[in-house]
Amino acid sequence: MTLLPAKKTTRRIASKISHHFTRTRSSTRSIQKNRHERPQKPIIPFISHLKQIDDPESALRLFHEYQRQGFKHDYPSYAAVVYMLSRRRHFEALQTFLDHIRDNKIRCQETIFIAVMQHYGDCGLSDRAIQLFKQIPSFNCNRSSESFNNLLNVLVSNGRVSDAKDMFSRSSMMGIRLNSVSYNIILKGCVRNDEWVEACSMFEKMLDRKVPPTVVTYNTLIGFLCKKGDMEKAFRLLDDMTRKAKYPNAVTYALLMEGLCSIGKYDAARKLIFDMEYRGCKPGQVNFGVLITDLGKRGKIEEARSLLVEMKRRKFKPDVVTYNIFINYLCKEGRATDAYKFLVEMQVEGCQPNSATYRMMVDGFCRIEDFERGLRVLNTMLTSGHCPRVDTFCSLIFGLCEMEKLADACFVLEEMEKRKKEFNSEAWEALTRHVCEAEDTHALLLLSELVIDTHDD
DNA sequence: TCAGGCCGAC
Repeated sequence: MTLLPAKKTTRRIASKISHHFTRTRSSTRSIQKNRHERPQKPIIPFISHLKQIDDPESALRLFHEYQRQGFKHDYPSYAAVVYMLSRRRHFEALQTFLDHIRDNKIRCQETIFIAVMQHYGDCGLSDRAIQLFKQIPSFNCNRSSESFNNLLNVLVSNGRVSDAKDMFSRSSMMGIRLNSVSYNIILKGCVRNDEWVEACSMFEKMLDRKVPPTVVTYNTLIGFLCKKGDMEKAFRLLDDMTRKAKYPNAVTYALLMEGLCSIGKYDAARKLIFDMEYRGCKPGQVNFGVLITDLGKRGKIEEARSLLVEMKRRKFKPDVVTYNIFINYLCKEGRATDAYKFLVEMQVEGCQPNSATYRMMVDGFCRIEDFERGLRVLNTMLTSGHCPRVDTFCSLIFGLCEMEKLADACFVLEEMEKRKKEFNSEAWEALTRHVCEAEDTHALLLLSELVIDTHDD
């Protein structure tokens, strides 16, 4: 089952490559014929070709195939493959490819290492990020505070605050100059660990060392105080920053509004929208988002809805997150049909749903056992390039089986298999039981193939 | 690159 499509892909790649080479040869002839004409900007066939491929194995095959055909890969080619492998989280293949880059002495830019380090961090592989950071110079590339700060951020995001502080204190030995962002990340680590006193001393150090605090610095501190409900201190910091001409932005106000909502002062939070405008700070989506979230939490969807109307009236175009708040609360209340109206509305208004929108919507339909509509949303989700979670896949399969919609259940299974998602035992059981009961030959065949595939893995 | 309203993983 997995072999056949792979062969097809290879054939498609081969025919595209030969097509490309005939095109390149004819364009070379035309350049030679008209020497006085300015040569056209070279097309980047490999990269545009790579974009049409989703699986990393085929991407690597394509890379080497081009090379075999005499195509000389340059840095953008290498970078595109690195981005793809790290985005797809094929870290073993990525490591091999990076070794290949180093061995071939391809000069790299710092940005690709930053991207890879972030992906490592997102997958909890902070040690790999450290290792890569150490290796950057061996790629003939200079390390700046940008990659250093990214490493700090990976460590803090993975809960390794003390390692980040350690790294921070050894920055000069690595030839790195600390900047506001470095301090902000360490501040974030302190407040995450509830170390308020240390955060304050770090802030003092910043001032002593003439590293200027930014609005982000203040927001980190204000955010902490607001989460603790210490609104008095939070507003004092707001005054402090204004005095120092570090003007609060929409995020600053959003943090304060969130704090007020958390202590039950919704009206005061709402009033801040007017205050900020009065002080010359334009409210953003985030500010309305905070209010709508609070209303949603308290089940006041209708009031939230009128806030949305007010937003539109005041020419604030709601974004995807704003709509997602509605969809989230409606789905949780078992009102997936109403939530779906928001999905339609947002698209009518020219706002594209994201993965969160689809996830909530599919789960919402599954919750009210409307698996057919769930499947329809899943289809749209897949065609727009988003992927549901395993649990969502499973509850859809389970539900479709219960409804005796075996063909649909098989479709979902195949989509899962394509994305290398593994099903849970509940879905397995439901599927097996229904296939046996229905004596569906196609489903039985598919099932046995899937069992074989799973065992092969 | 760092702060921030939605999912949800970690």
